[in-house]
Amino acid sequence: MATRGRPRTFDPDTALRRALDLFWERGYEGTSLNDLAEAMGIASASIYSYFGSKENLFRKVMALYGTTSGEPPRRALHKQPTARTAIHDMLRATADEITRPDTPHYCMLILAAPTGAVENHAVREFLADLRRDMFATVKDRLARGVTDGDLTAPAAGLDAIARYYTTVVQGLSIQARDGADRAELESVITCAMAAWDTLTSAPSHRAMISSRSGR
Amino acid sequence: MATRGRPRTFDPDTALRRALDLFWERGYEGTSLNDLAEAMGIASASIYSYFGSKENLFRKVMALYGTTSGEPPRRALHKQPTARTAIHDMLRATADEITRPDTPHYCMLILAAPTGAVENHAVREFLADLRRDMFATVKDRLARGVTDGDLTAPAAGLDAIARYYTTVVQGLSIQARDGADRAELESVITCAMAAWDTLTSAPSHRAMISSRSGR
DNA sequence: CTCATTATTTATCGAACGACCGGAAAACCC
DNA sequence: GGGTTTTCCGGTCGTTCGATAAATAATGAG
Repeated sequence: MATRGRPRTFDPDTALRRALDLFWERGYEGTSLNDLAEAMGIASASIYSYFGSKENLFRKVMALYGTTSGEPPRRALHKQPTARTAIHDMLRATADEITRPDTPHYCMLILAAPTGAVENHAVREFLADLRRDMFATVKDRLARGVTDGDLTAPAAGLDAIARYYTTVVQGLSIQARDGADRAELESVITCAMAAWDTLTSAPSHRAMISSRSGR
Repeated sequence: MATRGRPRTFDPDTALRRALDLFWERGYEGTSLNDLAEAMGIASASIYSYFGSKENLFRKVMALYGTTSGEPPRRALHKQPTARTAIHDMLRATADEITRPDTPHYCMLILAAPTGAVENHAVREFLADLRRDMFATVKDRLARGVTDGDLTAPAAGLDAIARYYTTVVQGLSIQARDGADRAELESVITCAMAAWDTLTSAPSHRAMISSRSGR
């Protein structure tokens, strides 16, 4: 290995975890380097020497977030046997994650940087890309349901259904942020799943794209 | 009237409108006083003398926002004759508003300040209160449908249904922010409305609040 | 031990932040 | 006119922003 030079005194993993907690609570722009340095237990200069920049630190934080808090919903999505139970369990896993007593009550991916100063456009697009991936993952799971035979929805409607449940996931974050508890989120999920049979059985979704005169 | 003293050289309404545009694009914390002063065409001291503070300016901006962009969805909600058409049209009016070519593609009420620095907690709660009002307005409209006779859902389920459609509204903002166009939002709305019959006809929503073991 | 290498701390950078003066400018009153 | 009131602009307050340079400390290599 040959670790020459002065050894690091801080543990990168725990430092990253502390940075995650702070970014999660305050968002990207709401978290300052001084805040981060204090929480991580190192000087801000050490953050730059190891993580490169504030933006780069945030990207690594999001990677950690994806493998921790993002894992239960993702696992539900491809461990459940049918498309229906996969979506349903994914929603419930999401609700579980955003109502944990020890973390902020919302999804960091969704609320850490939806808007902000012009100079942080790259960060916002980075998160937007991850959210679009989320939509694609949901859609892929629905497509798998079709090939598995447990879903009979027309291929043309998969896009709409995937976007619909992605929208619900994202809306749940606002609800939890504003104080909705786990039971209230569950009631939303129940309502959202009430559309499933109509969406997947009836082939009447040819008219999904309705032309609508401007108001 | 007796307007003593030096008359104002700027029009408060247009200045407020300019502030609205900037806050809308960059969010609360992402907009600086220098940015605002430049866009409003007045010095930052004039902002303080007339609007009080950055936070107070933002509150007045949100009031303007509510009476402009917030009006179409609100009007749809209580102009439509039935609860169903009211909800449906409210969703479409929302989609119209957040895909207008001349404004940012999201609802300012939802995304201007979901997270941020600790010192701006009051602003976030101010917006959260407005969002909770939004939920209450939807719920009231459903209750009106019950008294009008066009809605047969049990009173216990009104909370869940109102929260569900509020969640969809809020999710739509993220979708539009991430690039979904008007037609894609319409497909989400169609999916969301597909749950209506199931939610309002079947009285099986006694089990809406399901006890769920932690995972 | 000596020296090269790496990590960390301290100090600081220029710029921007929100906030707030002091005074000039422009209207009203009498 | 003079005196008063109000608005506006320029400037600047102390602080904090993200980022960096220099100096110190701690290790392995030779």
